[in-house]
Amino acid sequence: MKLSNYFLPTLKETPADAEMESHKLMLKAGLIRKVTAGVYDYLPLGFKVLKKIEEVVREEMNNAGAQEIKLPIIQPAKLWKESGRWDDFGPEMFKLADRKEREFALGPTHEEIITDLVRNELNSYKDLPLVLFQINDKYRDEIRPRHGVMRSREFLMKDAYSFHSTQESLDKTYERMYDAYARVFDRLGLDWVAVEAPTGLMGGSYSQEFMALADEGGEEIVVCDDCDYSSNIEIARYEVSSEYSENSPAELKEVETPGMETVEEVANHLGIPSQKVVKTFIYRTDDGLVAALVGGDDDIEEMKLINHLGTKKAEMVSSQADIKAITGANFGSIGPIGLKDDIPVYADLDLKSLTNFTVGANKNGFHLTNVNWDRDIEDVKFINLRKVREGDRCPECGSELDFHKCIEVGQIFQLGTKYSDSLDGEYQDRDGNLNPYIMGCYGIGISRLIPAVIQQKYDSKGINWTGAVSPFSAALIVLGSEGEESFRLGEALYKELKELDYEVLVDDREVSPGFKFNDADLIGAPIKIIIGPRGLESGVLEVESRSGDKEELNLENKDVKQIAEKLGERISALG
RNA sequence: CGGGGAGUGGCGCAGCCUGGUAGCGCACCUGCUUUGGGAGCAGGGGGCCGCUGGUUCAAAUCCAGUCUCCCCGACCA
Repeated sequence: MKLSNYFLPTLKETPADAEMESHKLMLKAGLIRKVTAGVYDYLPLGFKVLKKIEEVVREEMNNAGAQEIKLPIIQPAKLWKESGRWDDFGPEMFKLADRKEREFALGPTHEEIITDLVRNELNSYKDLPLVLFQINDKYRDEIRPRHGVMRSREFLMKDAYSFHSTQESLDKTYERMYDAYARVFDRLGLDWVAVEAPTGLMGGSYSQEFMALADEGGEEIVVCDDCDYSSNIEIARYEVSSEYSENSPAELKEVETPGMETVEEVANHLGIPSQKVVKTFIYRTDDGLVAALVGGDDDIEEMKLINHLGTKKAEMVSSQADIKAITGANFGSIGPIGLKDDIPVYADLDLKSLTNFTVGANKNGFHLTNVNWDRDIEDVKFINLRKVREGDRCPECGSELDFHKCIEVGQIFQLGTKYSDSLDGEYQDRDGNLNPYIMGCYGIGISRLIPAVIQQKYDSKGINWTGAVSPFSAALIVLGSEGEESFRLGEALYKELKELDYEVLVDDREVSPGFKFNDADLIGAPIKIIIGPRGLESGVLEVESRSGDKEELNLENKDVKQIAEKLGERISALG
């Protein structure tokens, strides 16, 4: 491609509304432009990268035995109402109506549509298993789009769905998909890990996320040093502690804690470790109120509460008036003992071994101390409830857990029969009985992979493409002016390299040399081949890698074809 | 939805407090010179100062409302 007529509007100044480095670079390097919040134009360079990633994903999906299809973006509300997700997705879905006021959604994902397709066509166990995939735009009315295409409202995703008659068959496909994902992310040159993940709105029994490590990423994971345990922090398990257990229960006492609202104040007042002041939170769920208890130094991980309850929502009761009405006290003094209305009590696993601890008395200005399970509080369910924190140990092997920030680039799910049940997706087995398909689904955020890749490898000069992502294998920087020997050679080499299947960008613009060098670095060209009058005088071309390694290529006694071949070798070696 | 910030040529910003003919840098156009890490000189084009209303002789500037965008949080395959 010749830069003189390539639409590549690079920016010298950083756009004011970008925060994350990958977002700034995508704007500066002319990959994308914003249309409105969460909606972007892909310019030629950005679109080229997108297609590169798409192609890697497509190849690996095909290799894994998945068949490509294309499903509609406009989807009838009927199917979403059948599955129950018309309401579950709620305001996250872009909804629209046709002229007859029939309701539709712009697909945020495609489980409903594909289950509908398959239920009409696959009736026998002989047709299973089947794996279908598509690469298509998805629409979600994100509550807050951010960081460019990292979290946008229109985005490109590869989604695959598998249908099975047995769990073993699902396990096998799930594993094959895992392997395919591993190859995709390796080929893209990502530094990634797979972790146990919450299933969220997709539902299902087991799920893993593929995370690209990045300090500015919005997700957090824990990874064990020694064994292969790793998890999204929202569902992470931990080795349960018994640090604060004592043998003999002491006498339950009500103590005055006037005006004290924080754990710290109460702990100091009573002269006890803050972890022994147990915090109580009241949550409003689909099935009514629950109390949730964690140690004084801990925080609740709401995702864990939601998972354990099997509820769709759990909202902390956060208004003083409501909490007073429920417990009879203000926030600083609420506790699990003597709650009205048979509010079920869930406590974090770490608390189980706790003895002689302190809780709010549900009476302003008072706490109960020397509280013990069973004797003072009955029917408590102990669950993994608290946030994992620095210093926590692996639930599998006891080694220390590492914490990492990262970007979610893919997720795979064992869905089970959630959608086949609600949408009546059934096949007939060998005995003639009808059974729901056992399903899996597998997503890769294609558009999000662009910032993910950039985020891992950029430097002060710009983007630094890795692996199979680079839109061009080299920048051919032609110095001097039109009509000179350097331009003639540049043109000829460009043609030869194209013959040899190298995608080269020729900078034949009428701008100063510095401009060309900086743009080549900004857009992340893996190597620069510099053809200038100065080099030609001494019979050489300069070849410089993105990292700054330079070498010279002697032109003596070589024709254009031979030079191009030599350059090709350098491109293959350095790129 | 809660908290914070911002809307002034394509981009980055100043001007607003203290009302009086809209400015700077980059980019763009023309010409000449220049050509190895974002060139120089000269000339030029482009803005309903987000929108609506109000105050005033006069509003980018003051007041009210509204819309949009960004950041933090809630939320999120």
